[in-house]
Amino acid sequence: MDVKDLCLGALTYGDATGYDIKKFFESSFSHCFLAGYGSIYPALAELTTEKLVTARTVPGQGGPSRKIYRLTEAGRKAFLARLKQTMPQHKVKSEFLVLMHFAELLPPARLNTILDERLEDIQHQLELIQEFEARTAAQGSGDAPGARFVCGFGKAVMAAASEYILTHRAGLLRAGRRPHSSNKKPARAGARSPQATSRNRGYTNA
Amino acid sequence: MDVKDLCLGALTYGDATGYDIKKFFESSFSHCFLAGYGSIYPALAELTTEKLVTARTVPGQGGPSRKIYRLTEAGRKAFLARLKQTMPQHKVKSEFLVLMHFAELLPPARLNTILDERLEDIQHQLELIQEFEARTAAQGSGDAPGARFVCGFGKAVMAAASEYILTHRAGLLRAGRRPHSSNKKPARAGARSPQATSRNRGYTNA
DNA sequence: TGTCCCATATATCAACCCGATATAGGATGG
DNA sequence: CCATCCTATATCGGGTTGATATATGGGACA
Repeated sequence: MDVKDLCLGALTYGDATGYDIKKFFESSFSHCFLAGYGSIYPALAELTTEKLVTARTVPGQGGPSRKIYRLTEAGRKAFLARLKQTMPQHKVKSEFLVLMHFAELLPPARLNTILDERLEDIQHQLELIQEFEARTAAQGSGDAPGARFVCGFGKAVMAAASEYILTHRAGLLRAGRRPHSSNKKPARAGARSPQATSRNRGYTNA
Repeated sequence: MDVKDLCLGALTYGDATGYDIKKFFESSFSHCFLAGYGSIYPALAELTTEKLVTARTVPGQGGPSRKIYRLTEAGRKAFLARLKQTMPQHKVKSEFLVLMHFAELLPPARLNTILDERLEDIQHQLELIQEFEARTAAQGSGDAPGARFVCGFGKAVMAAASEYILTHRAGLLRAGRRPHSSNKKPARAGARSPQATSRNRGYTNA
């Protein structure tokens, strides 16, 4: 499941340019999947050589020329096959949570700023989802239970995140700044025997 | 905030090998940040040349030789500086949600399998967090409010995800398999004027 | 007792992704 | 009138992912 597959997926909704596809990702996947131009344009080029999409170039009246991509039948089949094969994963990569893990090392003011920004970002994402829901409802594009499920999922998760931050930020702040001193008891790696017989208790650093 | 910084962070808890560091990530960040050996070993090598960590090689009695890394004072300062500079981001990359978005294209049986696997995975992550909490509590490693916050965050978010799936899976399944037909009304990109004057309504494919 | 698998431990590599940057015309707005 | 933004394509360097190679000790099981 790479960006090529995502592009095929986007094109099941109709022909589009690379730019359109990015906008589509931003509008419906922003809270769970993002791809930049650096991935999309090469993906579309490869898909074209594989005959999974066709491209027609429209000379740009006012602006650069546009390349409009269309899914071929082979492309549609390839996409379906991928959907059936893929064992989907779900990954979170959060510098925010890493920073919070080391909250003790940060001045409370900065902690506050970071938490505020996270809350704002969540709010922004929620608005994006609501816009998407409103748009698809307005255009009466049949019922799209998949899209609705994903929107609901995003809202549920982000509401939980937001609430957690609001109810626990005080506790974090109170703890204040108490750095790990660099010279506490040095219970270091060398202290234990190499390839210790009893495993999995402390990962060297305890 | 790259893997180098993560390694510095891990080493604030004590000396460790690359292998230890990966285990540390898996034990405390598995639900929000992961790094593989392909990132960790190069990171440690670079940190060594930058004198932010030192490495001593312990010839392996039984097993390969181990390289035990230790944070230098410069390393500690560099880490603190990074924590203060970084504008932390929070990203989700979920093939699971992408698949769900196209749920209409999948047979219900497969949908069921995917949802079950997602639930299992969430359960597994929750157990990992609880193990981590139990271990840090048992070792009475002072109070680590940051770590506690992160654990709580993970539990709150995953509980919400789990509950959402349980309460909405029936709705998804009922919708059943009703593929986007490939020849509905062809409201295609070429149909609108290039660089349409009214922007942001439909992203070409409506 | 042999054998198979797992955990420890380091390292590398191709493929891929991310973010920034370049280019360029038209519209918008103070 | 100039700054800024939006449309639109494209590329590049640096970083990450996931798989693979190598080596050995310990435990499970027949």
